[in-house]
Amino acid sequence: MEKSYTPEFFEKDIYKNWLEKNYFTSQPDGREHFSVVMPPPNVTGKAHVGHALNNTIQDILVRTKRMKGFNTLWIPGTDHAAIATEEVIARQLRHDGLKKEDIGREKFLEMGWDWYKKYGNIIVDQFKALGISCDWSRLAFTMDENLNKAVRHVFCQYFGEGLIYKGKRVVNYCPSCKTTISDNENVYVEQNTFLWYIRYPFADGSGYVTVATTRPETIFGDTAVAVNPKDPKYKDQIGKDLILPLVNKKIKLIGDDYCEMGFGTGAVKITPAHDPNDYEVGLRHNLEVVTCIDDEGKLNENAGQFAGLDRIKARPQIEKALEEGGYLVKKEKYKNQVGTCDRCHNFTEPKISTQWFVKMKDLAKPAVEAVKKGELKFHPKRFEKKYLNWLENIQDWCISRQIWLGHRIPVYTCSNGHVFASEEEPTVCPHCKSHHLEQEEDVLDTWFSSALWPFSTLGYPEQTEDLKYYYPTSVLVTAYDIITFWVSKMVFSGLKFMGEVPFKDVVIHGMVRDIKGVKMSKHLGNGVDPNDMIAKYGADALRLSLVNGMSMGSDIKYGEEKIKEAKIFINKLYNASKFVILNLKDFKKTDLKKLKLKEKDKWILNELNELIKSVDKNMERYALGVCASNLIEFTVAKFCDWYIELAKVDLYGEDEGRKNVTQNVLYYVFDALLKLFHPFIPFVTEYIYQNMPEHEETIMLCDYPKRLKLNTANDFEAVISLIKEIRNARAKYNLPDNKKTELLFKLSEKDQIFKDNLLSICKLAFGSEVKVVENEPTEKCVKIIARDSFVYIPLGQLIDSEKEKERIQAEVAKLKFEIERSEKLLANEGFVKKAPQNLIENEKQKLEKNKLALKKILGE
RNA sequence: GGAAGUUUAGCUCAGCUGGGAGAGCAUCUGCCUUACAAGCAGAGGGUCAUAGGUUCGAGCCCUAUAACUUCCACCA
Repeated sequence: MEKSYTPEFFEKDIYKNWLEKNYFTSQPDGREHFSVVMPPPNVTGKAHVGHALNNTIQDILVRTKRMKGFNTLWIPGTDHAAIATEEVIARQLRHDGLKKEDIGREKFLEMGWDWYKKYGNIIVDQFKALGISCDWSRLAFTMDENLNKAVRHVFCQYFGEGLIYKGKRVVNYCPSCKTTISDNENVYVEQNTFLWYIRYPFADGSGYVTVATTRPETIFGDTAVAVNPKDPKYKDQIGKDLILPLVNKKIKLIGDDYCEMGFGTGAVKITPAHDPNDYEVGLRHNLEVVTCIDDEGKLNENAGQFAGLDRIKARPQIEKALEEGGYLVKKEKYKNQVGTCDRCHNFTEPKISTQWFVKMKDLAKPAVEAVKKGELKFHPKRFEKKYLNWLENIQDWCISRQIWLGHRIPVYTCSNGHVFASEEEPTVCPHCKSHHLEQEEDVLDTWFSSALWPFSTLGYPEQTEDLKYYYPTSVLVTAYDIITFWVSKMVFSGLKFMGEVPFKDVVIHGMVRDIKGVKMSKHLGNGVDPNDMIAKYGADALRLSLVNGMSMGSDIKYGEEKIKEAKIFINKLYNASKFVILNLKDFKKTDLKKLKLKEKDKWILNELNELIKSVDKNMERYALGVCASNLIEFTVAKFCDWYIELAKVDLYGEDEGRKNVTQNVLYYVFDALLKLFHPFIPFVTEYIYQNMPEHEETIMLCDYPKRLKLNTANDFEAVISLIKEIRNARAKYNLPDNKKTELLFKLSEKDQIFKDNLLSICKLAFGSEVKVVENEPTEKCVKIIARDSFVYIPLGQLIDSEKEKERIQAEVAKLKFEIERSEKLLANEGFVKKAPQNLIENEKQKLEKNKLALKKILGE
């Protein structure tokens, strides 16, 4: 083994070996299954820390279950990320001075596929470096042939049931990406802008109505001005004609509740083509829909002299024209929320267009029920609310996107106008046998295919063995930001097409932020690149740093410091392993039940039992952060600080029997510790495990440690606290650790535990030698009272009686305080009546113990 | 406007169904002790945001308040 922890020496080889041995693959068998589908990252992307966190959590769950004997399947995959990829390809073309229309759809798609083939594996390789144990032989892609089949099958079923329809809606449109985006992808950003107050004169010359707007450029699409019908200010004017400034056409003043009384000027301009609310108003009042902004985000011919200008850039000119026409009343500074595109961050436009929709009401209902009935549980539970709230207020799902990459909508129109959907590529119209077929131009929202992920990756629509065995999957791990985007869609799709919920548990984790709590972004350059971190500190350190102390569902503030810390800890574990392995060279493995265990052995075994109990419990509730910190705590504060040090006494001693017992306990505890740690830090545990004297082919298929069925009750804490007291007393006298002193013991027969551990106490408390004395020594000593016994540290001249007095007085004060506290508590009627028995007993014992100690200390 | 979360040591955060406040980092002191100086031993440091309440007992439960964060909706 290397002198210190150097992950770069073994991580790659270990992973290669795991892959070669097919440890990650799974086939249906008679065992209980544990299956997980990986949230597919965008193929366009590079792995970021969020992915690292997400996959680390999944891997911990999967590895634990695998060791516990489940038939474990974890399916990896990637998403085709149509809009992002389309943009990448379009950029390439632009670079060559071309537009996508220049090369045509077919050629464009070819370029897309070339791109996927060339770059699609980058993120997969990055994931592999993390050490995750998914079944790569099943790597799925949302545009794989069988997944395409699933998409078409599902689409046609919806279509056949009349759940899919084409309709006009105001949708969010990104003039830069040139496509419709969903409400979720439309991000509102606060903008400092203005509120323009514009006068709309009545056609009959009887005054005017002033409206306030943040979007003066949409004036060319106005087809009415609305006021509240109850508003006394305008009530009598409703129905009259107004002159639309700059356009000089007549529009009506209408009354509609949408316009709130008392807000702004009390009147609002209505632009049905460019505002969703206005569109609704338009429908109610049968208003004309006039579009004035085109797909490029430019004003169109309806804007007269302003045609061709960018809608935002045209504002000053429009303002000027309004002013010159005497229409502008005033302009005020105003803070406003403006929609931007989640992907390209440009302003989006509400746009009226023809889109395909899925009717959601009936689909959402079972998905709500499933959670309410507890068929599907969120961890932590509070995220249920977010999910339910969204589904209960759901709008129909706009599934069409005006791009080329992705799943093209399988709807065809024949030359005779018959419209039909088809799972297979049709050659003939089923209604009229016409051969002239036109397929829809639009493609499906990428979430349409990822909604089917838990069953499409298992072979759906074929009724495969995999599907029967692994579905429903066991758990889905994802960040809270896509509960509505994705989780909800998988749930209703699973219920609809499989008749069962797609997973039993949804484990939600938070977002990884930078150390100051700011969201990581390319733009700010505050991201932590997991690949760099793996190169620098190893995958195990990255993994451990992400989950240690994490509480599920909350964001984590994260920085390189944390990975450094994790690496330092792993180094500690590594060094402990060196000690263990070095001292197990000549060891004979024996069943612990057959060995004569001493108190210290029982103590560490008992601590191990407690650790296993806690890890089991917390793993069950997905509290991985607690598990990790418990494991670390045990390793450092129990195993290294105490047991290893205690073991040295016996390992380097003369007693061969004791040595053998110690070796066996060391082996047993460390072996269990490695296995408990393996899901968290798989590489280093495998590496160490392979160097252990007795081992199997791989740690990852070993049985997960169970609690040892052995009476491990012990009294060893007494020794530990005595050692601590001696160390403490030494420190008070400023004795450097390298200055060893004699330790004199005046032992009571009752304290066999001290007698049995004299050498351990000597070694750990910086003693030069131990002597058992009958009487209190005559020389000057520091005296320590431990139960019924005394320990003296002869310090001769160093003893300062003032200081010693102080030390004893502090001790007395402490004991008195404790005694008073216990007495008070026990005198409290309420406590004695209502507190649990064991607590009361405990308190009584403590009181007795402290009283005795005080008596001793004062008596001396 | 609606909802959720957070508030515990100088910093980053743990703290399970209520039963004497914890870790890591940082600080101070001492030590190269043959697993580990990426270390060891010791120490200092907290009215658990504030105010009430329930309880024998509250960091934890209830109510209000404040600050911060996030999500949803988008009133021009």
